[in-house]
Amino acid sequence: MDIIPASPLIDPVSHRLGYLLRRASAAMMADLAHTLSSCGISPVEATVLVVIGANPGCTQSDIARLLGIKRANMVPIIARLGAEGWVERRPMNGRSHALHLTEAGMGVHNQAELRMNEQEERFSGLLQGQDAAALRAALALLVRTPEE
Amino acid sequence: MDIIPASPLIDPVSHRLGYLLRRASAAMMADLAHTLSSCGISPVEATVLVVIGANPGCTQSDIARLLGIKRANMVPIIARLGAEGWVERRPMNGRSHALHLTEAGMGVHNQAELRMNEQEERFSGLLQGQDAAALRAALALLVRTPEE
DNA sequence: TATTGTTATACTCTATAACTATA
DNA sequence: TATAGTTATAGAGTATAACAATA
Repeated sequence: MDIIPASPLIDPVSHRLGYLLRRASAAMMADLAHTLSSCGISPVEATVLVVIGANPGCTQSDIARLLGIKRANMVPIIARLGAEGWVERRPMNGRSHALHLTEAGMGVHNQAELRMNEQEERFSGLLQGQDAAALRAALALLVRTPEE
Repeated sequence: MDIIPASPLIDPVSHRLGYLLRRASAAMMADLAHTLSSCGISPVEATVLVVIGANPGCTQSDIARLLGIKRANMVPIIARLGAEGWVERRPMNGRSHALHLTEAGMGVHNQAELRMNEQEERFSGLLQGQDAAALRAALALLVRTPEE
């Protein structure tokens, strides 16, 4: 049950839900960053590409709300996706832009999605006897948090 | 299943394990930070207090290995716990120090542990019909990641 | 030689406040 | 008045490299 079995210390925290969530999330995010690095894209950028791919014409504020990212922090993300030629910004009504994937953007999108699927399967394979669907359902319940 | 039901967007990511882990971890950590703020302590500091409480005489390098924190990043954490008078550093062998909780440190430790237990129960209560023990077991499997 | 503790530093992520221009 | 996009900035958290003292 201890996360670091070789440690000479008693581990009084690895049974805690918050601690386990943090460590598991960090492990999977670090793995995903490495998995996606050959695509030249970060986990957040890949996620934004996937959202635009599923919602052609959405705005960056739409994406911010969906992903829980502050509006201000979307700016450098969209700027980079635009600079790479992966995302096109079409003026909508003067104050917002409709976002669309370019041809190159679709290519990166598809590559990134492939690797994300591969990673998902790899991590699901670690769940010896555990139900991956039940894990996802439980996590989704925790996201609806009494904060904000 | 969508995390933000009010969004006009199709949500193509909230079924992904990595995404759910990240959102759930962020939600619980933000809640914990708020829960512990009345103790004047951060989640990481509280975790370190708990580790020292369970392992009197351990070194900060021991704690770093257990919690997956870099040695260099332990310095300001231990410095703050020492400056508050919660942790005492007793010279061991010239290059390392044995860490112990002071009386005041035990008080903060107990308060923080109470609130962490309360938070744990509150979040476990969100798991409608889900098995909290199974969730923890599944998360622990994910922490052992093929990286590094 | 390897380890502990430390300094300095840099990079990412996140958060706020304020501004503009548009609706 | 509210929203979209932006700028600037500040604070965490995390990473590396290097060094001194010690084992």
